[in-house]
Amino acid sequence: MLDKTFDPKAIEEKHYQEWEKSGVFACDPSSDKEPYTIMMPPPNVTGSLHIGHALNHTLQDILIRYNRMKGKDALWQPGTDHASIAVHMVLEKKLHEEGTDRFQVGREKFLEKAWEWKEYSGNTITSQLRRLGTTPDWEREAFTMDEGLSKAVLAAFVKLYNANMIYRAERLVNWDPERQTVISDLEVIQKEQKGKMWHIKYPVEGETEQFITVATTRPETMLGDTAVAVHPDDERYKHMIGKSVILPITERLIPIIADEYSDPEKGSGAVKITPAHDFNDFEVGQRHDLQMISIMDEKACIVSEEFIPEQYHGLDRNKARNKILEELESHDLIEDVETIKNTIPVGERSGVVIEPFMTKQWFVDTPTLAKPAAQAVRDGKTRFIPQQYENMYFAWVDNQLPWCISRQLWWGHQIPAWYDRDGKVYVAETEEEAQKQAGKNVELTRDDDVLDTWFSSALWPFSTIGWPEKTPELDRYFPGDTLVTGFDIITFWVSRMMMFSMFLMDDVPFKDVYVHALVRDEKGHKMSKSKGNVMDPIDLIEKYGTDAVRFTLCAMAAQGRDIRLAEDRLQGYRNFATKLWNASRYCEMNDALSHEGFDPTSAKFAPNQWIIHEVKAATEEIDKAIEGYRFNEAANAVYQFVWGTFCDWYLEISKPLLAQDGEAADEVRKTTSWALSQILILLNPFMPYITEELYAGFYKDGADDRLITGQWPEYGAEYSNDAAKSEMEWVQTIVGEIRSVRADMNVPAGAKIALLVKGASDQTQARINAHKKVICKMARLSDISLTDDIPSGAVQTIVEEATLILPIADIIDLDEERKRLAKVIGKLDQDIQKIDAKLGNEKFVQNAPQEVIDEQKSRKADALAKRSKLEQAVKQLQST
RNA sequence: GGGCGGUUAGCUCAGCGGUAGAGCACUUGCUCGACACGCAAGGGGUCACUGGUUCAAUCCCAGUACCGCCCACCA
Repeated sequence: MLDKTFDPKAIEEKHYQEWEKSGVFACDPSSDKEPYTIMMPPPNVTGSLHIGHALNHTLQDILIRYNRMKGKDALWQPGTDHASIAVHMVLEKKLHEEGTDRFQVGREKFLEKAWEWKEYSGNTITSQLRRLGTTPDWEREAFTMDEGLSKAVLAAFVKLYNANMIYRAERLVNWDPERQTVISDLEVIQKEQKGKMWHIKYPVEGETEQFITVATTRPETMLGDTAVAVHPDDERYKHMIGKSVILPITERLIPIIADEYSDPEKGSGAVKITPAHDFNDFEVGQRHDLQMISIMDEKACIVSEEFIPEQYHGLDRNKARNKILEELESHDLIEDVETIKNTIPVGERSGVVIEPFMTKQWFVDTPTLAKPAAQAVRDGKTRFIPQQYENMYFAWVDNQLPWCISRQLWWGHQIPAWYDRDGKVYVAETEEEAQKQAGKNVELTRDDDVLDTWFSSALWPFSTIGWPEKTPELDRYFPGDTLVTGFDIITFWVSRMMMFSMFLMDDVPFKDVYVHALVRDEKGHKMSKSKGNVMDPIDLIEKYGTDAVRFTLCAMAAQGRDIRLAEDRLQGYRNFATKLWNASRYCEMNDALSHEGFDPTSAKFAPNQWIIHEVKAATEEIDKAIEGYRFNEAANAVYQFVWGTFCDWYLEISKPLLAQDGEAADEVRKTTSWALSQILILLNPFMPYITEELYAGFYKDGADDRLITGQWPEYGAEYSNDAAKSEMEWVQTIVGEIRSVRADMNVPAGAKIALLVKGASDQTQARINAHKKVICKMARLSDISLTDDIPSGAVQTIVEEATLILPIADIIDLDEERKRLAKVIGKLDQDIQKIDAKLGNEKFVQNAPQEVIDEQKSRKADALAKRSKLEQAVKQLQST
């Protein structure tokens, strides 16, 4: 006998271990089943499961379990990402605490520590994923720095390089002076802050007391100014174009040039140009062939070069700024200081202010690679669900700038490029190969840099299944079916997988990209540690059980809208699990757990035919919802069916039927058992633990018989029964009507009263006979009989053609009954009026489809009939 | 500045051309032998605003307001 409440903790671990041990998560490359593939977005090794992961993986697991049960050979490829810069952050912080840094420790030692850290923290997230009940093919778990995946990175790099899709160039890049590495455009976020704008006077050469004023938020960069630009049409400055100014402090002469970049509306209309320290200025510099002067080193300190006054040498950028301002002030060269709101570029992870910096770096020619990637989506080879996210994708891929992929870090894939003494570069997968290219006696040194983490992630859909080797897995599981991801990495990851896949595989990496919502807190705020509003999925699992957490996330995953997660939803779905548990308990107590040899399509009794029909209908609804990635609809459909249909009606109907013996009761037992078993199957992808536990307890037939390897049902037309459906819906209406009247009239809940029915059709009479027991039990009636007379002081209500009469004048307040009837009639009148307004409208009658008109007419007729009966009831009440 | 979403019951959210839905919360009544994490019956909404299209608009179109996000720019 089951306990009264369901205790998730008691069963979760047991089932998970059993599943995993038995190997049911594994794909089978040799099978002849249709493959179904999902590539898991690899979480960072340093990460721990947050609520967004929980959502992401729950949805993937539902898809995988569903398709596995549908008989497909499911591959859910798991793994983790080495998260180059994130790991650096962790380790560097540690080293800092130990009073050292990575440069003192050295590359080799640092990497040792990185691997240690990876071993230590790497399986935190995968063990947390196990708690979520996810079923990826753990045997195939990959890591982006595995041998195989590293090979793929080398192969991809060389292929791209040989096709000129990777090149090395000196460019202005985003530099993180604390991490001392370049980062990509995407890793830079713009942070708004209060800042100052200084208006600085630059003396014009050859003129006394003539100045041109430039406005800047970064005065320290003036050490590297190589021009002042004004707009060619700006009357204020036209006469100065071609002249020079004497750059204060360094005393260099720099030209005043005309360039449309200069906006007369902004600042003073004249802008200082520092090509080596500003992206826009860089462009201007290119146009005018200006000199580029780097004034900072990799730590963002002023370089010790001759052209810079000695007192600035080695100063960090902030100190340099202050000193420069002081010096300008002392020469009375600051015209004005404004307080403004501006944005500064900050490293996404490090939080450090990013410095535009001239260095030689490796780039991927993403503007070229993006074209086929964009086209593939335009051609519908890959579709985004919901479709609106294609806009975000296009906005990104259609406006690509070259992707800087080299990082001055150590943890990651070292770039497979070697240099000889003259700096000539040799790119190859191995040092031997590079040496071969260079010639025997040439001394080579390898590029120190590693690749951006996203480079290896971009290969994930094929590197994890063997590429560049031609493996059976690659052949079978590529391209994948569905990618499930959050919109925040469409740019970082999805677009890059598309680009690399189109180039290296000549095909899209997946057919569907399902983009799920962001999980926010109750108030709609993004969850973050600093706000302290994070909900830890593991805590929630502890509190409500995995099944409830999964079901909640699924039920709230409506397309295109953020999820605001409120805890009472979790409670509600925890209750749902308990409900299922107790329904099973009821089946157990009533010996309704076996349906061997039972053929649902040959059920004879209407309640059974009806619930069988409903099982089919619910299954189809769930199918349709999952296939369309409408997870919330799937969850609601199964919830509504289990609670609202099976528990609230079918099981209640079964009670009086099971109280008797014989053929009917026997069929009810078998149908109940069958329906419960189907429910467990339908619910399994959503709530794997409780369903597996119940199934194992009730239906298990041999060691291999589990839901996880069970068959998703498909029911033929013979499972449908519209006649039984309308018959049972009539029963529900009758019961509902009587219950409602009883409650309205304050009939004591325990009182059993008689029901008289007047004007019943043959069909109604037959239905009453067939379901008398059920109706009596559920509506708490002592008996139902037919009548032609209405006793005085009776309560009346109308169901279809029949009048239901409750002769209870002695226990109710007749005034109340009059009020009740008046209210019902009033509502009917309103309806009739509305319908009349429509039918009286000539245009409506002319233009509306006939079926709509007929519907209105029949509704009016029904309402009129009902009203006349109720008016009689009122009359009768008045005569008493 | 460009773009994309959202605005529906007290709360969290579905729905989407033909009489407004769910869960939670609320009210009332129930220990009806599965379940009080429950059962039953209720109350509660000019579907943000303004126009337009239509016989008919919560739903389609245009605009307004507020909220959120993405991208770009900021001397």
